[in-house]
Amino acid sequence: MRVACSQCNLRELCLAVGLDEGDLHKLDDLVTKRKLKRGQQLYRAGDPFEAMYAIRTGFFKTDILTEEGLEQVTGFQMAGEIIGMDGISNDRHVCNATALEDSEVCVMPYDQLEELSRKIQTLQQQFHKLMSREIVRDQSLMILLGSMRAEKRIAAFLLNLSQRMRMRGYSASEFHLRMTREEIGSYLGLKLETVSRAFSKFHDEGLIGVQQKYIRILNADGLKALLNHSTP
Amino acid sequence: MRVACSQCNLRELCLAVGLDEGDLHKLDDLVTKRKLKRGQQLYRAGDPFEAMYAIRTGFFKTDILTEEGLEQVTGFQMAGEIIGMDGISNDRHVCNATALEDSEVCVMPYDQLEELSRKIQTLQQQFHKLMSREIVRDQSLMILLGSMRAEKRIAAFLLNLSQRMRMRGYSASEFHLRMTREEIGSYLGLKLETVSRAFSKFHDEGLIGVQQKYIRILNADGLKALLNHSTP
DNA sequence: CGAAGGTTTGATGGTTGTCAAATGGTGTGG
DNA sequence: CCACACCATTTGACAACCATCAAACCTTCG
Repeated sequence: MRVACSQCNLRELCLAVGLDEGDLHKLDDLVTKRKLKRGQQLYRAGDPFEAMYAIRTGFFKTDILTEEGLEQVTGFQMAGEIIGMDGISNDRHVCNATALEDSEVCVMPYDQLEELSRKIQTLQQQFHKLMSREIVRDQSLMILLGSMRAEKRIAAFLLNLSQRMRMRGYSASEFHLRMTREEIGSYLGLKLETVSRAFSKFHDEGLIGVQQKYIRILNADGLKALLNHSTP
Repeated sequence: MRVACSQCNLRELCLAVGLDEGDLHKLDDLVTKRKLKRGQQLYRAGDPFEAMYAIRTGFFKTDILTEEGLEQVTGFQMAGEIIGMDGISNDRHVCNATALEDSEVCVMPYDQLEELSRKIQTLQQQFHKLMSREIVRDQSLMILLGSMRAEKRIAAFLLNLSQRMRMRGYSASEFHLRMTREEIGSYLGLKLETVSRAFSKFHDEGLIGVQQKYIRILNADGLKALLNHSTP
């Protein structure tokens, strides 16, 4: 299955940023598509690292099994985002990637990508920026986990999702959560009950509307205000 | 000031892994040295990103100022480790890097490094592995912050330091902490008092010896056992 | 030698985890 | 197409853990 980066409406979020026509076609040549049903895994921890994946449609989570056998979610990814970079360091993936809804990804074989990025400077730069962005993203999450209280974490989580929806042209004020309360909690270092309670509290305060997984942001400024509040 | 990667005893930890003689000299040509006194900053958040730095001697911390003006430590780095990769994504550094003791770094101008890594495949691969390792490292910290209790975090912190000391040929069982209790706490998402209490408790239990910043690991297996214990 | 900063230790309270039970949704197989 | 089972979510009561506030001690450095 072939797919054309040159035709893709997500190329501004993806590795293809800034490439000219000719280079786009070279990138096209190494990309194939793959479809996943909800619940299917794109790769598992321990799998040999062969490719990176650009999400075309759908929604993913990445997670790690801790020593004690507990699952910890390390990220939620949506269309236009790249996953799999964790595998480069040891030639094996360290986390699992699971589709949270029916999804489609572009498969980019890593050795070919490396080769092409030696030839195309713009691609090389974009690749490095993507990896660096992942580092910065992880560090923001560290700050969130290390210094924020439960409600702040959840407010930050909702605002982050909202902003990423907007960047993709979806509504920033209402959307379906693709993950469970437990997965949110795992991501934010909280228990599912705490997540549920915070949702209920925000609901009572008129900040958001909650109907199961359907969320409406009713007062974005109110949520942002929670972030600026000091520690209490 | 010139420095020879080909002569450096840390090259197996650094970007120079796997390079042959000729390539090592090309890397030499773009590297310069810089010395820092304790407390001096290598770069600050917001500074334009110009270079990555390999630590030759000394000890660093990286930190970020949160919205509320609180400092959050994102990492401690020692000889052989590379810092500055956070700056690639936006051409500006997002964190501060501060020497915690008198230190010396190799300055690697980024544009030259990028250029050279297009020519030397081994260098390119090593560079990517380093960035990926940083991503994986951040994710381990996320797990630690998201799912471990205070004592576990601190046990994990001590064991991690110990192991990195061993890898560098220093004693793994006794060393000086270069950072304060407050900095440890900030890194681990705890308050300094909690760090101090955990040290005291480990001390009372005969797991470690503590004299201010001088730490001895007396019972490494005992510390490791704390990590395997479930949530209690 | 004095001051400043780092560390230890104690007492107390707040936030979040734990356990438990009830409710609501979803999907499958009869 | 409905009934049932199963999973996700909500809510409450309680306990554990860690943060906070406070005071004393220790080290280091000017």
